[in-house]
Amino acid sequence: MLTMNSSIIHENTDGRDWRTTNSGTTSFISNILQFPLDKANNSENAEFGDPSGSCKQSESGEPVMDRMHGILSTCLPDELVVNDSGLKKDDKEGNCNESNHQFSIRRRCLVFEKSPGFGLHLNSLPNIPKGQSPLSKSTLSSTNRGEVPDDNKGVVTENSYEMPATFGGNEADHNSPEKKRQKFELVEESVACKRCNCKRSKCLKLYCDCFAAGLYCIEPCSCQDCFNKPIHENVVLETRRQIESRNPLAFAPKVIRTTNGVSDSMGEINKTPASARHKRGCNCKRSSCLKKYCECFQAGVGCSLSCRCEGCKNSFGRKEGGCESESDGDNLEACEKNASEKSSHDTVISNGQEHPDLSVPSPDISRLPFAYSGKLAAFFPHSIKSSPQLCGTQEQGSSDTSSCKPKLESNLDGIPESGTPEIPKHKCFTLVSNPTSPNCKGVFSTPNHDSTSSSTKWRSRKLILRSVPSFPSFSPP
DNA sequence: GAGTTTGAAACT
DNA sequence: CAGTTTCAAACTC
Repeated sequence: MLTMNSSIIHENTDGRDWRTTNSGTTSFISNILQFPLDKANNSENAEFGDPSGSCKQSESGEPVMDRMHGILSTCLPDELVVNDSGLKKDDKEGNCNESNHQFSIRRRCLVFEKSPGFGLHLNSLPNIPKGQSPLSKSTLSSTNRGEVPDDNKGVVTENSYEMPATFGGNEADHNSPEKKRQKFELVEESVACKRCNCKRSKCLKLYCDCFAAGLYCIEPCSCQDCFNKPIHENVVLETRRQIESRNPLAFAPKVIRTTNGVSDSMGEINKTPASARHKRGCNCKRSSCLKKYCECFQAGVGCSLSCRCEGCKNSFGRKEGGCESESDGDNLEACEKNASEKSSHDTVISNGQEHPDLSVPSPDISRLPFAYSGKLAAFFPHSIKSSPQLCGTQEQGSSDTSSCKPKLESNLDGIPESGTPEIPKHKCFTLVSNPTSPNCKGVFSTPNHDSTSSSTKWRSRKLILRSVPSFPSFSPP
């Protein structure tokens, strides 16, 4: 996801197709992330080890590294902010703020070379601190400013990246540029950072959300003895290799979307808006798949036959049946609660099915499949509903609102329709204007934060889809 | 904020 | 592959 987003952004920014510089055969990481490394090799010192470099101080006098650190803290999306012009020109010409900023952002991601499964995923996003929706605002605003949206959150379909779903929501609100802007900002902000709290894993295991997401830990993290930092890059990479040696897909997206909205390949009744499913399935015993302990639930996807859960009541879709058909009080309650609390979950977007406008040259699914997702979804409690992205295509003509409204929509009624969605303060917001925020170093700086026309946004989305790299198919053989 | 619960990840 | 342990997030109080 990230990969593609990066590409998108790039194109969106420069008007060029990033892919033109990529073979398209390499993973996102190798393409995007590797680049930073390669380039970084030359500037590595300058960035991490050479404090003597120019542009060390920000306007506020804060050491650039600190500031960079904050920037790095942002999620992949930021990282993906790839701008050739920035790299080629800025680095040379001393546009420190810009180039460093972008570079730093990229560095924020771990460079996971050619991992079979691909590299970063925000699966992570798993945690993106709660609130991040896949492509949420970040998709729009980020793309607008040439940054890559945070994919983690999103779910990638076999042949495309899925946009966040818009759950419910007043059409009028969605159509209101101002409201859309506000919502997007919120989402983007929430996507900005993800904080872990690891104490014993050194942030070098998948227990660590940052590590699992392919991100370096940053200040907002409360981890202890953290090795998941650029200065320990070698350790991080080595650890990752080890993990991947055990499980090549360890860093692959956990949630994938199936193209069939009615029933997925697993055969279960699919109640999930975009037919997304957890790749491996959960193994819940006591949570009934109604709490975030459940990865499926957390990702906002229904359980599938691949799940080994017991007493599944996943409000997004149970192995057998879904909450909609349930009159069960507990289940309904769970649905509502879930929907209102976090359902922002996966913002799953479909690749043209729900949004024909977004249709992208659809590659052979059997060859390009890959789903990218992440817990991110769980962090965008409001993104779904507040984000107009899902229905973005509608803005361009489609009037079929129902098509972009997940069945869970009804469960989202509790979410404020107008105004800025409430997002827990503890959740890290992007500091668009204040990168040095104490709580959230991750900055989603948005130089050109103007809310461009929806057409531009969607154009970006198309680019994203097109840019989706080939990932191993998670689809069942 | 501390303690408990939970299930994924890691280990054996 | 199954059972157990470790871990950190989610949750409860």
